[in-house]
Amino acid sequence: MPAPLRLISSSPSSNPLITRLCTYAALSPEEIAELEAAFERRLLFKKRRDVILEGYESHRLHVAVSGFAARYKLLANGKRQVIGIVLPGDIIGMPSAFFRSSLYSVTALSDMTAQVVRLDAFLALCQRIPALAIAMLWHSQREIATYADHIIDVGRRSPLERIAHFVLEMHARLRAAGCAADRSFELPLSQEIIGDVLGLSAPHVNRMLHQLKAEGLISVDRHQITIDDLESMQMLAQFEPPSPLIRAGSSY
Amino acid sequence: MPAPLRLISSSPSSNPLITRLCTYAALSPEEIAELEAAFERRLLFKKRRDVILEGYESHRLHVAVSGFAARYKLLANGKRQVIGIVLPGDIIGMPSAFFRSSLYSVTALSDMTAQVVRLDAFLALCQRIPALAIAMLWHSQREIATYADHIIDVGRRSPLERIAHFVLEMHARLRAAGCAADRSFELPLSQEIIGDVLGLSAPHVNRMLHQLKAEGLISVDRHQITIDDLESMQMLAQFEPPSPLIRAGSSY
DNA sequence: CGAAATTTTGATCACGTTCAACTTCAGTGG
DNA sequence: CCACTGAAGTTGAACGTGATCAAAATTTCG
Repeated sequence: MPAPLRLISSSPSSNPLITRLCTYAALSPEEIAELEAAFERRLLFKKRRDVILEGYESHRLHVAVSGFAARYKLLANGKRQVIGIVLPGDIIGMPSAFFRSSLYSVTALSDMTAQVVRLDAFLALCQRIPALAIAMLWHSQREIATYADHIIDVGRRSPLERIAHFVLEMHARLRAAGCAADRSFELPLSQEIIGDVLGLSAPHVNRMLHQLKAEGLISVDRHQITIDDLESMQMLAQFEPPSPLIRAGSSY
Repeated sequence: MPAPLRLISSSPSSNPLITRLCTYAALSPEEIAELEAAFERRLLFKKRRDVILEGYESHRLHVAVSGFAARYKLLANGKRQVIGIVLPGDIIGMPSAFFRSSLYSVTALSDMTAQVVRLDAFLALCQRIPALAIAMLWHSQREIATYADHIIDVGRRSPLERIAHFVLEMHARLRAAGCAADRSFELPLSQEIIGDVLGLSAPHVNRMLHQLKAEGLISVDRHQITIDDLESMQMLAQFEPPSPLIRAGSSY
């Protein structure tokens, strides 16, 4: 079992969501303290445990602190589509917690820890701290952009391009979360899960992964991925590193 | 050319976004007035005109008032993926306006009108009116759920299911915007565009559309679509009508 | 060490793309 | 008002891709 991911750099908070929100809007130390206090407890989810089940009510926000999870939906024909991979700093119950019943399920792909806050308590805080509400709005925009890229991936990229794009996206997001090195990172996902992310069959994921290796673009050892030829990968995947958000209050 | 869509029901505002935000959080008449005043002018975009171009800066929010648009991205291989269809009440520059440069392009699919507000002015309002910020947060969650459904569509549904799901989704959203009748609505999209939404080729969209007609599920006249067998359509598409959002302040 | 999950490999085949031609429709200018 | 032009819809044939299924090899974990 992989060692749990940890934040590397020093941060304004031990809660990776708070760290991230601070990059979106200016939060005072008191506001940060108040926000930290709102989180109730830290939970541990074992690998393969469901964190959220579609159809059930759960009006809590779980913030992933370490580990991986997948947000997914099961279809009647037995197929499964993964909506997205949840990484440290991501909000697990987004968007499900905002709806009467959960829209999608979330399952832990590795052991993972999460911090929890009730949605109503969190929204009350947003009400009192405008900067928090605005930071969350920004956070949502990032999320939307991630989803949009996923649509492009699945809709119009070739299987090889999809895999390349997925690897680069995971790397970029993990790096932003302080959980990846310059050109290598740990990705404990089965090929079956990757297939369900990208709308491919597991055997085909296997083949495409081998092709990327054969062409010298990446190498894989255990679940440690190294990007050997970043430029070719970006070219192949048409990958654009995430554009910076405008900063609230900056002049533009 | 189709008559422009108009809101049918009486609304708290002539701006369909404001109408929608009022369903997400309680806004006082004064706050609504203030919000309305923030919008600068009303623009007309002719069919086939680009509203936003990928890569360019545009830190304004355009709210669609009438007409249709498509948010899309062009890939190097010449393919195009439509991220989503913009309907009245939708925010055109979302998420692009929040980034340094636009992530995607938006083009008008019919003549359309839009109201404009500068992002900084809008965010300043969010700062002063917490309920507005929270309403926008809720709006974002809906958007995320829409994107998620799109991922499922393209990733794991058969072409026939995709089309059926798309038709039902357009109907539901148009209906929520007051732009559709009980079981019929106008959808002025070419089959090529629908293909680019769903990751299919235009000829195949044509075939699947014919199959839906042949099986008596829908009928099409001009660009007027009628859902003849709602139940079978929902069964086929695994369509779930949008779950209600929790109301801010409601007990749960 | 044994059981379960995952990766790998191969063969077959259906599905949906591609490309091209033709038809129909809509919008425009003469 | 009609003729013209470009856009959109329709059809068919051929091809290639990626799914499917199954089995074996390998790894992981209890």
